[in-house]
Amino acid sequence: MSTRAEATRARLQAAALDLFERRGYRAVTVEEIAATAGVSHMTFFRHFATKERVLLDDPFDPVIAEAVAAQPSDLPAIERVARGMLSLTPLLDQEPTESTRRGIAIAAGVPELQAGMAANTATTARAIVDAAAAPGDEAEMRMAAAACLAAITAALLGWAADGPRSTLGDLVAGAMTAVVPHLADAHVPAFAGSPA
Amino acid sequence: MSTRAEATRARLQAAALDLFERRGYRAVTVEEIAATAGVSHMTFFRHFATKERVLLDDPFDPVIAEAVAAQPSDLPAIERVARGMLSLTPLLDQEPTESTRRGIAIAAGVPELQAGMAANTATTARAIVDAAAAPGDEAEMRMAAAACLAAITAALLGWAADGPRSTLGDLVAGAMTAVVPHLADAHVPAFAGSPA
DNA sequence: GCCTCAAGTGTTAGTCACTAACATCTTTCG
DNA sequence: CGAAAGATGTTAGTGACTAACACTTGAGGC
Repeated sequence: MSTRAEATRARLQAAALDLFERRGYRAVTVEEIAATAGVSHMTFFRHFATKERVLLDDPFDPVIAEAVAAQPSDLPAIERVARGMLSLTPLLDQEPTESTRRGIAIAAGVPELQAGMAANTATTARAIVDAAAAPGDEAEMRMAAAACLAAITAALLGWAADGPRSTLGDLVAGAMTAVVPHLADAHVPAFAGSPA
Repeated sequence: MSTRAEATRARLQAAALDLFERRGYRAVTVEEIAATAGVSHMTFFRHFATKERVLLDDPFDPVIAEAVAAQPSDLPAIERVARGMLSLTPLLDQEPTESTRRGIAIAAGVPELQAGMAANTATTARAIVDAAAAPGDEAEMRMAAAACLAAITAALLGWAADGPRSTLGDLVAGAMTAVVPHLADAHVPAFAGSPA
């Protein structure tokens, strides 16, 4: 909880983002990032398990899982997931979009980082299954979650490359429409969330 | 083209699969794999760009892309992709399933390898877009392809873990039904392919 | 059979991500 | 203030991967 650790972590992330943009992900060593942030490489690895993780940090899983669980349980799994994502689009439009976008833009050019993004979605998919799958439907929910998240990831990569032509929310909505076309005509109420 | 290179490559794959099963992916070094196959580590890297790739080698992309392109072009992208996959299930049931399954079973327990599988699907998705997307619909096709392939990957990982309770074809069919539920009632003709 | 060229492979010496063990410093709190 | 707990530093590794260059083995022309 200490503030000091959080500050170090933030300095490392900022330094990494900066160096990656300037010289490319591969050309930057962990040593350099650590030095720029004024710490040793060991401190870097205490905050981030791998070089990738300094860029791909995503704390959204619990909200997503809740939003999916809140959908009507008589719908097919794929539709529950897609509607859950759609219900989050209003929230997404309030995000600190810029640094997120810089990170994704870097990842868009580096295969290993795209693989890392995909690995993130595996974690998210697990969270969705745990929170929203009916007993016996885990397999279907797992596939549905993987499908929707992959579509969103694909959309994100295009978004970062093309520049911010649309908001994050619109992007996610577009991805869900690509997976479940008839959702284009549906009205999905915004997710309110539960009091923390 | 030379037979010698192919033999070395095959020996490396066999040695790797064997060692991975016995002692775990992480505990096996490239040096060991190379030594077991009777070559140096440099030869290993000439045949496989990374340690992962000795396990995750998949030459199916062109067939998949063709099968999707063969679907009626007035359908939504997601449905063209799903039907394309379904049309391949008869072919899949004739595959040398066993070594494939061993590889996936190993990958199922190693996060980095799952990320590698996801990276493979990115390549496949590109092939699908190139072969089957109508001009202007690239984005939608990219998301649809990512979604379907992710569902299949999720299914494969479960398959390898649970043991071969069903055939590869049934597995893919189940994944496509999870993504596009109404396809359960559709008849999709088998893909014939084009003469090589 | 011999020569040649090219493909396949080996050797060596490096870089860098990542880990383990232990020492040191800083903050917190009694 | 003093001590425990948390954050960071130092050092010495391992192992994936690369670059440069030398060597071997095989197929085709003479």
